[in-house]
Amino acid sequence: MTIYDISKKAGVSIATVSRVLNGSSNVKPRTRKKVLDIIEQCGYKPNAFARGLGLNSMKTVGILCADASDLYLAKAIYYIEQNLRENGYNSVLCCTGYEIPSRKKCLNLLLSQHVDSVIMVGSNFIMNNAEDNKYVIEGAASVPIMLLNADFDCPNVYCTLCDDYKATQDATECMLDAGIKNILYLYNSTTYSGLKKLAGFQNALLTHDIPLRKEYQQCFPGSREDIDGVRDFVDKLYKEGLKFDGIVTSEDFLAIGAMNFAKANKIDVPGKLQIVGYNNSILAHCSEPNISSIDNRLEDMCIQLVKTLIGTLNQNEMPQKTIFSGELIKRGSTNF
Amino acid sequence: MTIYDISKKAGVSIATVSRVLNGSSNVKPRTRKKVLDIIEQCGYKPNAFARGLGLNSMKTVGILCADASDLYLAKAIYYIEQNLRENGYNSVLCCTGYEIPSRKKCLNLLLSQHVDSVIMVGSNFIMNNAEDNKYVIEGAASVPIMLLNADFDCPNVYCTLCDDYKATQDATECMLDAGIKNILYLYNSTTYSGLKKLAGFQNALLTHDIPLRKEYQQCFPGSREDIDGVRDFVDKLYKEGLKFDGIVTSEDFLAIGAMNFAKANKIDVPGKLQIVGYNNSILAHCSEPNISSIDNRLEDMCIQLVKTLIGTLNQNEMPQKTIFSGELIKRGSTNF
DNA sequence: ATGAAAGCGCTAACAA
DNA sequence: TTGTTAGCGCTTTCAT
Repeated sequence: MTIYDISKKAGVSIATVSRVLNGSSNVKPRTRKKVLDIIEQCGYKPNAFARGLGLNSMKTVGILCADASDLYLAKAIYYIEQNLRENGYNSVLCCTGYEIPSRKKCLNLLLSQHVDSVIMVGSNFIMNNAEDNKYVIEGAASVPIMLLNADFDCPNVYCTLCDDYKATQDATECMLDAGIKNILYLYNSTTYSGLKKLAGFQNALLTHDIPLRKEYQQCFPGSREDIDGVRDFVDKLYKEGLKFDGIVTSEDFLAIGAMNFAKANKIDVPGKLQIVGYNNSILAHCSEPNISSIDNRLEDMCIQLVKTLIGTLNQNEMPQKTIFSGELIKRGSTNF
Repeated sequence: MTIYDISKKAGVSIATVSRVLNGSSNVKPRTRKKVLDIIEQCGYKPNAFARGLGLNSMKTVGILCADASDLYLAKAIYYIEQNLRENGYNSVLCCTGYEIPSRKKCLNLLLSQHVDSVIMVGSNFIMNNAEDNKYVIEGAASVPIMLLNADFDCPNVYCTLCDDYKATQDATECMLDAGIKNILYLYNSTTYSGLKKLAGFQNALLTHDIPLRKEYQQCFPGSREDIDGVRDFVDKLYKEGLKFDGIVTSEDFLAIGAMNFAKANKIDVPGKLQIVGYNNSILAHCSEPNISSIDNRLEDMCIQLVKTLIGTLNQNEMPQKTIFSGELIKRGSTNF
C-alpha cells in the first residue's frame, strides 16, 4: 500500500495525498476528507524510509549512554525518550560502555544512521583532556549534540547540567554547621562532574578554615554494583584508624555502602555518623533510616534538554548552557 | 558524498560500488581494492535511508518496555541493546507506561517506522484477557515479536522466559524445610509472570500440606519506587496481629521494604524473620545483611532472545519458546 | 566482471 | 486548488 494506491483510489494525484499527509493547508476540505477516509479505510501508513530519503531526516535522535542499566542513567533515558516522543521524535539507544573508542564507534554508527541529533547522557562523555573530547566536536559538525550533566564549550553543542559544585558545597556546609568535624568524602569518578563535586566539598572546608586532608578524600575504585565493596572499603579505612563522624558521597550507592558499614559495626546513624548521598535515587530509600541525598533535578534537566533540542532543530536560537541547582533532601541519615 | 561520487572517482559504475559495499563476490580484487581505497579516502558512508528504502529494512528493532527506569527492565534493555548491536541491529526504544492504549500506540509507531522486529520487555505486555492481547497478534502479522518474560502462543511470537513458578516454589520449600511455619507472600503484580510466582508459592504450601490462608498472600498496591510504602504496608499487617517468621516476595523492592520494616521494629533477620527477594538486583545488596534473592538469569535470557531473533530474521526455523530456570542466591537474610 | 537502468515511496518545485 | 515530474541514494536485474 503506497501513496500511489491511495491516490488512485481517491482519484487524485499523489501530490494531493502527500499534502493531506503533511497537513498542508492548500487542500480543499472535501478532497482532504475523501483522501483521509481512504487512508483510514486501507490502514495506510507512509513509508518512513522514503520519507527519510526525501527529507533527509527520520525524526530520530540518538541517545548515547555508557550504561542504560545504571540507576541514574536509566531514569534520564526514560525521561528523555518520553519527551522526545511527545515531540514526534524517536529514540535510537546506544550503550557505549566507558571506553573512548567504543564511544566514537557508537557515535559514528548513529551519525551514519542520519539521526537528527545526538544526546550524550552522563558526565562521563567529557574528559579532562582535549584529545579525548575531539569526537564530540567532530560529531557536532554534523548534528547538534546535547550533553546531559556535562559542560563543554563548542559550537552546536548544548549543555544541560546541575551545579554539582554548589550542591556538594552546600551539603558539606550543612554538615559542618551541624558540628561535624571530621568529614570523609567518598567519590568514585573523576569526570567533569565528579571533579566539580570534589571541589565543592573542598571549598566548603576551606570556607570554614578547615585544612584539607588527603586521607579524608577517598576514591572508591570498584563498580556501582559493588555495594559490599563500598562497605568493606569504608570498613578498612575505619579499621586503619581513620576517625570520621560524617560522610559525604558523590553517589547514593556509596552512601548505602557507608550505611551498611555503620550497621555492621553497630555505629549509630545519625547519632554517631551522618551520611549524605547524591542523586536522590531509590537507593536513598533502601536503608533504615533513609539516606539524605542531593537531588539534582534530573527530570527538570531532561525536560529542558529536550526543549532546547527541539528548539534547535526548529532553527530557533537556543541557549548553549542551562544550569539547574541541586537541593539536599533531608532524611534520617542526618541530624540537620 | 554519494555512491555516484565514489563511482566517478573510481572510474567504475555505481553498481560496482554497491557490490563492493555489500561484499558481493563478483568483483575483481583489483577493482574492489580501488573502490575501497576511494571510499576510505573520502570517508564515505552509505545513506541509511536510501538503503532502507531499497531493502525495506534499516536493520533496526523496536524495544517496547513499560518503564526504562525500572531496575530490572533497564538491565534487560542494556543487555538486549548490546547484543543487537553486535549483530548489526540498532535499537529504537519506546517506553510505553503500563496502559494498554499507550502500548498499542507505541507498537504502531514502531511498525510505521518499519522496524524489523519488536521486542517486548517485561511480563506486563501479556494480560490475562484475550482482548487485551490482540495488539500482539496484530503486530505479529507484520514482524516477528519477541517476548521477554512472558508466555503467549501465537505464530510469529517468540517467548524467552524463566520458570518463575518453579523458582518461587523451590524458594518457598527451602523456607518450609528450614522450619519456617508462617510464610507471608508479598507480591505486587498479577501479570502472567506474577501469577506464576504466586502459584509456585501456593503449590509449595500445598505440597507440604499447609492450608492456604488469604491473609498470608498480600498484594502491595504501591509503586516500585515506594519502598517506604512497603515498609509501612508490612508494618500495618504486623501491627494488626499477623504472625510471620518468613517473607517470600515477588520482587526485591518488596524484600527491601520488608527488611526495613524488620529493622524499624528491631526484629532480627534472619534470626526471627527470614526474607527472600526476586530478581537478584542491586537492591539485594542494599541492606545489612544482604538479601537472598532468586536470580532469573536475565542476561542469559536476553542473549538467547537476541539469538532467536537474529535466527528468525535470517529465515531460520527457531524455537517459539525458550525457558530458563531460576536459582536462589542465598545470602544473609535467610538461614538455610 | 562490469555497466545501464528500473525501481523503492515519498517530497517539493513548478506548472496549470 | 491540483497535477506533473524530478529527484533523494541505493539495490538489483538484465545485458554485455
